[in-house]
Amino acid sequence: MIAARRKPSAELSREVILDAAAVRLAREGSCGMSMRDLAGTLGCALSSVYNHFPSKDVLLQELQERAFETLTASARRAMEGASGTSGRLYLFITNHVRYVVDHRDVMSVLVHEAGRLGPEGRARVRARKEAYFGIAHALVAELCSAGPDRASQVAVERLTYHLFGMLNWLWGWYVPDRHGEVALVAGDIYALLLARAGPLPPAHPTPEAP
Amino acid sequence: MIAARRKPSAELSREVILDAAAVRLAREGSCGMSMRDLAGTLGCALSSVYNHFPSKDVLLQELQERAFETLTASARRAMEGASGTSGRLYLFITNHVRYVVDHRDVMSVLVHEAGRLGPEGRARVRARKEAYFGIAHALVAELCSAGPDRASQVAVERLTYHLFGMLNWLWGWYVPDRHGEVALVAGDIYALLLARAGPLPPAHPTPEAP
DNA sequence: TCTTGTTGTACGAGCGTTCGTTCGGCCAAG
DNA sequence: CTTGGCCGAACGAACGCTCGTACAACAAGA
Repeated sequence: MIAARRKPSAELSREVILDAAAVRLAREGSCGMSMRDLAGTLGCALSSVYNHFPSKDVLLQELQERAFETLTASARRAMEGASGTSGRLYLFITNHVRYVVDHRDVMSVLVHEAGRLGPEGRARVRARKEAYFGIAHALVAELCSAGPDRASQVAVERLTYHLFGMLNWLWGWYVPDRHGEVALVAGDIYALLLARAGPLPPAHPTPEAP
Repeated sequence: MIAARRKPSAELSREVILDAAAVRLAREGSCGMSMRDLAGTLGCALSSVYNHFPSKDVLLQELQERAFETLTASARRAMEGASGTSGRLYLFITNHVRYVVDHRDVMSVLVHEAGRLGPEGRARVRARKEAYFGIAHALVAELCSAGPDRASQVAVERLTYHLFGMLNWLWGWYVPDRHGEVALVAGDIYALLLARAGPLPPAHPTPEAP
């Protein structure tokens, strides 16, 4: 009698919950977001969230897993557009930059809450992350035509980490309207990497003597 | 009679508390570290911590303020060793890399908990951060001999952000024993930047057509 | 030298609040 | 009538923080 308590339009689902969780997590951190706040954002009861996820940890873990899978899949799809190594790298970078712009909240969670999981969840997420990292690593290695010696291997690894440093830092500052469109930023990072990536490693550069 | 409850060797001070807090904060995040845990780590009572800091927020804020002041001061001191722009940039980078190695915990806090403050504390920390950012920004601008036009300005800003992306990402992966000593990594980043930084901006590089 | 008052730091106990999670019942769709 | 999704209510635990107190160190007056 007292009107319908059920909201027929709600359509509560795992996807909807994950999307809302990403927003709150990005804004307040994994420990700052309470399950009550999340339920409030969703306009449903606290226990309804627990009908779809058995715990907060699982929710956080699934969010990260999906993000890395989406990222990996979209990267592979994007790279089909080019055959050469440098072209594929450019498309990889562009895809990542676009992902940061389109899913800033998720990206923030990926950067901040990586280690806030149990050992089992962390392992699952890490596997996805390494798969994604591996794509870029292989491209950089090809681009540097790195030898099998340890020095070259480590140099390539460092270069790949630097690439991800630039890419992952974007969430903290990049605003397309202020800093230029996606293609511009992607071009920046691509150019930085390409200018450096020749036969590696050149002698360690010591600038003009102190 | 019941023996001395006071620990004469404890010497609880703000410095000691901040150091311990950095370790816990890096491991568990600002919301994961409880004041009780911190007191436990210090081997003192919870209320004793509150004798030195009025609140958790103030503690977190002071930790970040001190970190940026230390970072800025050590950068200025390090850069006195060179006169040219590129030499100063190299020393700036080296100083930052060394700081990450020596104060990994603090660095982790700086990256993760930047936005977890009240509006007033955030403003104070931001001011310090911008002072530090400004040093690198000026160096990059000089190095690029950037013109006053908006396109150049934005390009320099992007380049500076990319520099900090590489530098700040270090905390997550860099292990000197595995990836080479500080001078090697600093040389990497320096070379990446220098190879790119000429008269800016060169035409946007579109790699071989898709 | 002894006493006395003040100050700074440490302490245990406990305040009110919020956390993640659970549970039993209700209601509409099948 | 069954069932799956949703709800309000409540659990114990942990949270940030405060309170009144206790003890050492020091300075001044006697």
